[in-house]
Amino acid sequence: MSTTRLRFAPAPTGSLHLGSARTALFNWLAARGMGGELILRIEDTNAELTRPDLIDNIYRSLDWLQIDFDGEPVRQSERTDLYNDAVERWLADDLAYVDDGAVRFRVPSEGTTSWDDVIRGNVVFENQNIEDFVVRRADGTATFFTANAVDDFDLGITHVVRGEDLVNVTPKVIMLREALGAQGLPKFAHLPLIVNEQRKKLSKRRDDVALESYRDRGVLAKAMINYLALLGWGPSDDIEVRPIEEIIQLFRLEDVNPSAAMFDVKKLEAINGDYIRAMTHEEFADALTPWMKDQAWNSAVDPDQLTQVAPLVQERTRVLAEGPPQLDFFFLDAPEIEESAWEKVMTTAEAPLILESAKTAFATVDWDVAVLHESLRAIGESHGMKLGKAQAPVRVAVTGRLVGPPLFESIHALGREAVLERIVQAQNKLGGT
RNA sequence: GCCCCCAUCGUCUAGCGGCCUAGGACACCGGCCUUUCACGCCGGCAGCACGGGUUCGAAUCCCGUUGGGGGUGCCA
Repeated sequence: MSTTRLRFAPAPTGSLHLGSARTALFNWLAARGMGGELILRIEDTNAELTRPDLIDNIYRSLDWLQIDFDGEPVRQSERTDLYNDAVERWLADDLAYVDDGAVRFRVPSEGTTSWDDVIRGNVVFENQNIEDFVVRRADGTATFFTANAVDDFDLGITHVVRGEDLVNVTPKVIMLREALGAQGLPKFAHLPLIVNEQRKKLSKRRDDVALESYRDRGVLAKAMINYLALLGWGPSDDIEVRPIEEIIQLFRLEDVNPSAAMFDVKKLEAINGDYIRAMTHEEFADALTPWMKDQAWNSAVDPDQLTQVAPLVQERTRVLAEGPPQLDFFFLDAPEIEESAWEKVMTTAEAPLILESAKTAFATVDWDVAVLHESLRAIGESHGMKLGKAQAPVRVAVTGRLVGPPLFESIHALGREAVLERIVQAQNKLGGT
């Protein structure tokens, strides 16, 4: 019995495409679920695709997603002899012929070529609709069809899991396989396309398809993997957000949906939010650290201080890039006052009174979250205001904004001196207008 | 044009002939909680494209229509 073996075969055309990532994932899920092997095969049959940086990008992205492979990667650019031999044999057997320097494979004008697709069922092509296709370019290099057919056969691939956009090349590859003397076919599973809002295949030009652009925005690898698994597949128990180990258990190629799936960033981010909330405070602070660099503040962010305040925004963060903007007032010498927020709460008759009372109270009160809380609540009450209303001027004075992390925890973390200073600054600004 | 594929709420999906007056999630809309926002909780809106069959019975099977999409390179 031959071993179950799958392969992920990307062409290194730049940063890993979301669609490729999903294909890699489904191959990986299927391989791991069946206890089979997964090979990474770089399809760099084209000279400009052999650039090391392009290939590194694939490794980095796959590594980030924690999709692992068995054995060393196979580079098609290093197997040209194999392809040449195959072409020469076809030529010798008159299965192919030279045309303008290139070599074309003879496609029978009658009959059909078909396979039983794991996801789509029986797919049939009339041979008469398939033209004689090029298997070796005039420059001597093998085309995709040749490399693909030779390698899948030579590598003993048992399951070919790839995008639906490759359905139409499958009959050609099947013909080449037969010409190679292979008996039987691997199982083919053509995955549904990932499409955009316009229901068009995600394209590099129109859409944000680079996996790394999501990583750079603070999407967690685990969340990305979890979301991607849901594009074309779903667990029958309706539990969508779950550990990858469980997904491997549940995943079956036969259950993959044949219809195209739209990439929904909102849902991706919702799931990412779930993963962020599931982190410990320490993990979250650590994860946020890279995003804290290169921000407006001059001095470097103190790790201890970050660990202290990061939890305040953890459940308010869907992607890590949203972290720094919510935390900026902790690390700025003076908060950046948002004009609209100022206009909204500082121009009321009560604002100056609240600020003055708060200044007085905060100057002597025990520096404790609960005490601070009660203190401002009482001040508000004395002016006939609920805390929700009374906290607004203080929040704007201290944080510069109308919304943000819990006020009293923030005030506490900032320290008495800085808070008083900010209230005075707000009073000065108020007095000056 | 030709070839191929697809069709369940706005979106992703569960469903694989009776359990479906179609379930979940995201989004959206209410409400509760509440120091803002968020989280959480409760509730709501919303779907089997259409037409024929097959069957005692169809979202589930078959055919057609319509509508989407993919491919059509000496790219992969």
